[in-house]
Amino acid sequence: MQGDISFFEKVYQVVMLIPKGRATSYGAIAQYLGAAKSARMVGWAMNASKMKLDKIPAHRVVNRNGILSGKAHFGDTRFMQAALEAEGIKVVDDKIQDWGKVFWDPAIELNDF
DNA sequence: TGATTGACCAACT
DNA sequence: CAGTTGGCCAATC
Repeated sequence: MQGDISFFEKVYQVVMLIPKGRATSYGAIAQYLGAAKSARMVGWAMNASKMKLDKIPAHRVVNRNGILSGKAHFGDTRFMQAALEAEGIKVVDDKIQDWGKVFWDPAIELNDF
C-alpha cells in the first residue's frame, strides 16, 4: 500500500499536534515538512481536512501575519475566531494579537519528530 | 490529458 | 511602497 505518507497526511500529523491556545502558519508547517514553497498545499490540505474527522484543529492555522485568512472556509465565518478566543487567543479584526507569543513553530517545538 | 486554481510566501519590479 | 511573479503539490475543469 502507500508506505509513503502523502504531503497532506504529514500536514494533518503536524496540525493535530498544535497545542491548545497556540497557533501556527501555513508556511511554518510547509517549511517543517521540507517544502517551504508549498505553503499553499497546507491550506489545500485544510480544505480537504473537513473530509477527515474533526480531529484537525484547522482553526489554529493562519497565515504568516496571524490573519485568519481561512475563516471563510468554516461553516460560519465567526467560528474560527470564536474557536481561537475560546482557547485564550485574542483576535481583533481577523488578526491574532500577540502573534509573536502565540505562534507555535513545529520546527522548534518538534525537534525530533 | 493539459490547463487552471487554490485557506501561501518570498523575491522582484 | 504597492503590485506582480514564480514556485510547490494535489484536485478540479
